[in-house]
Amino acid sequence: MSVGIRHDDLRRRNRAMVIAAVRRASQPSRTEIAATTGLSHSTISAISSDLIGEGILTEGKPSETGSLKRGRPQVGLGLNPEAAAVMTVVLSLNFLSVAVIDYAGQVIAEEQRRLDTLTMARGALIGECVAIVRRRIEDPDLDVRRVARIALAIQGITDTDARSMLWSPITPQTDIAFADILEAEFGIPATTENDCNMMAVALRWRDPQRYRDDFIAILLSHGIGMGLVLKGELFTGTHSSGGEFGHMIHWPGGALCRCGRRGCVEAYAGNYAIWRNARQLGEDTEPVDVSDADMRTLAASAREKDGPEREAYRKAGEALGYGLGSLFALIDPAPVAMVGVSAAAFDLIEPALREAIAQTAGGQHSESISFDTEPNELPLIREGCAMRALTFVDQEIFAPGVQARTGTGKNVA
Amino acid sequence: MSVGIRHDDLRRRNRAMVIAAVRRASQPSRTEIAATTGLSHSTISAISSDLIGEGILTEGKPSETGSLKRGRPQVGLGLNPEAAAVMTVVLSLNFLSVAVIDYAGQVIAEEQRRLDTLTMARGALIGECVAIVRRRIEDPDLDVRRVARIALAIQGITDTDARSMLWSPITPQTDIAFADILEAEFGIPATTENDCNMMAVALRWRDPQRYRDDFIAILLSHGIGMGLVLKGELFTGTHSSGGEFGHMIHWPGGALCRCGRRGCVEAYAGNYAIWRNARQLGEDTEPVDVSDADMRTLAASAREKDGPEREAYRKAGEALGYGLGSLFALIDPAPVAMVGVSAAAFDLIEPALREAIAQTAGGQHSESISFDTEPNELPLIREGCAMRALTFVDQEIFAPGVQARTGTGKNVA
DNA sequence: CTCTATTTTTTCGAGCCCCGAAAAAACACT
DNA sequence: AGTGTTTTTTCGGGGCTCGAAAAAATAGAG
Repeated sequence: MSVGIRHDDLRRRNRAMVIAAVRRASQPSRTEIAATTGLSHSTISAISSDLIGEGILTEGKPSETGSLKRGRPQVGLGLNPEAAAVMTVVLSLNFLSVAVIDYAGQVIAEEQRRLDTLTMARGALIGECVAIVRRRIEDPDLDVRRVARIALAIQGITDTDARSMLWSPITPQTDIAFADILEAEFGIPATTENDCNMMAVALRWRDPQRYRDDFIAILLSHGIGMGLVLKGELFTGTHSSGGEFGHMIHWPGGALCRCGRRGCVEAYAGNYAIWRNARQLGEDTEPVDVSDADMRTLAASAREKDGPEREAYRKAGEALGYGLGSLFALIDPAPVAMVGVSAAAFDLIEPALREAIAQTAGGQHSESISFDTEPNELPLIREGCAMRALTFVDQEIFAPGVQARTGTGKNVA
Repeated sequence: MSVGIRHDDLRRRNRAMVIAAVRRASQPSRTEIAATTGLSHSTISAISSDLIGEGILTEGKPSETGSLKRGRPQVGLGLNPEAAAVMTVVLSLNFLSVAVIDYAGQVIAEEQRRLDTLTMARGALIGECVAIVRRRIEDPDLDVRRVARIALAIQGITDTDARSMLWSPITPQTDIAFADILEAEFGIPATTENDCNMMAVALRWRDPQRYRDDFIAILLSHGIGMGLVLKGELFTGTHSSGGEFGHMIHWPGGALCRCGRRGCVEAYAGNYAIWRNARQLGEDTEPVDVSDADMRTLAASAREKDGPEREAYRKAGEALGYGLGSLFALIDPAPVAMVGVSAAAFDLIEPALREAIAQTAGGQHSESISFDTEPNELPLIREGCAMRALTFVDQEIFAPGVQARTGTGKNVA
């Protein structure tokens, strides 16, 4: 049950709040922080003085604030890049990428690697991940001061606690406890995150105007994934990362999905589904990998003339539209970001999608539902991981609670 | 943005916590409260002494605790029934029911009334609600000390803030701001809640063992409704009460739904849908009201022999199964309570439901998904309303914050 | 029947934390 | 150089929770 508030918690929470305010804004003054947090000037003064003393925050140069106002100029507070560092590991189909990021959010090192994830043995896959992390951590050229957190994102299903990958389309392996493995190997706290959830987290940091409290990020790629933020918090399932939009049922008993079942949204809107429809291979055709280049060619020919290619995108739009309609029945409409290679073909998808959504309960105000597209998912995923890891450091390392955490830590995106 | 914690908030929150602990447990001692809240004995002592002084809590008779242990006997704390009262108003098809409930949760007065909600004019409908509330409040026989809160539940869609009914199947009227109307009329804070959400709230109080952090309450009645609790909080949409499970799309372009669209789950599993399928009237037949008695007869004949009646329940099960499968894809499986008249026919529904759910992503562990049935929704709805109103009094009246509430008050079920 | 062990509850002083008001600091403008 | 303005720090006051010790209330032992 939820637990009472101890006296020490107070300072802890307010410290975390100040750090969060500094991370959100760029170089806010103490006065601005007081305004956004609602705390008094004296409190902010005390806390920020502590944080500066501990090397977590730094005072900006007074000149930087080009304010030509009268009075004592504000002095902006910033995150001390040297306070800590975090690592992101993004594992996607045939591709592994890591980055080291300083406390202020700047990438200070990275490394990428192709590998054949679909055929690799379990040990090899884990070994590659561990090895690439080790290379970055032990790199003597770089003063990787204190890597305080590792966030690994993977396409597929992870558990609610962000410890393990449960299932993934990029490998036949299941139940890999990446977080535990990395923690055991390096002694650094780690998490295993769902890629689409990280996309959502990143969108929220990139454009808090549009992606605020409620929005949806949908990955249109080989598979269909979703990251969902509701009421300002990342939505996860009761046991897993959840939000498996691609495996909502569009047509009972319909087309064959990569997951082995039938009629999933993905079986109409995933790359392989669009491909086999465009090539008129039949809905039972075994899913195959299609390269991004091939998808772009497909989109081009669909744009050129009417035919099976265009029809394939229409079907994808229909499936996505009915799926979104069902989703909207549950959560009400919200802004949508379409990410991934097929987001670049959204012009081909949108008409049928809107037509379908208009047939559903959520589509009452179909016009007001707005879509945004972003063809490149990888940078988003890495950015999300980075912010996730950094906010962990903000909260758990630099504002440590005396009290053992009983409640499920809020999924603040 | 989330706001800092003021010093005064501390006491407020801990007061609320103590009250909540007393409401949850039955006659807990100060020591027990200290244990569950994690606060020190001194703090609990101070707070409970305040609360007793203010007439919010009462000390139980020492004899009541039949403890034969050595040492000073614990003295149980209880809610003072006279501290306040709340009112519940449940508005369903052709039926209006109110109850007055004391602070300890006991019903102390009630009144019910049949009316023809489908044909009533807007003013008449509102007038009936106001009038029945006034009769209870002004009843001289009853010392309705201080009605501190009114909770009105209605079948249909309400807004996130629980102020207005946006749309309801029980009346052609839309956008009735019941909360504002009742507040203006009686000067008592009021809310407008979705009926299925209140069912979920009630289940959580009734059986916290089974209905704990994640579960689903589905109303199988004329329409199909859902109340959803995720991570211990009532799930609502971004703008409305959300969770319109009945209007997820089961079959694109399929059977005609009461909402005017096609293929909704409700168009296969609502009473009217089961009825028209059993009578082989065709899926485009205009939805008609079916009495509970008729539904029971229908279920009986479906049990008796195979035929269109049984097939109608099979179809209902299939639609519910695929719908739940899509829902589980998003939130992962969770315990389900089936409520309402067709829950009494769940034996006819379950086989097809399980078969369908096994075809979906959420159905991987179909056997482990457990269903419970409760044919009577009204008591549940009222109970939920009562608890909702009472916890409001607990938190907002008896533990008032100095601070203006900025955050959206958590939907603790 | 008294005394002791035990458990619950209250009391009291200490230590934090936040707040408001006033003072200090750091400029722009005259 | 002086004045007005805005930001930041300092200081005292009031509250809150906590731990330790005291007080209260009982069962069992002798």
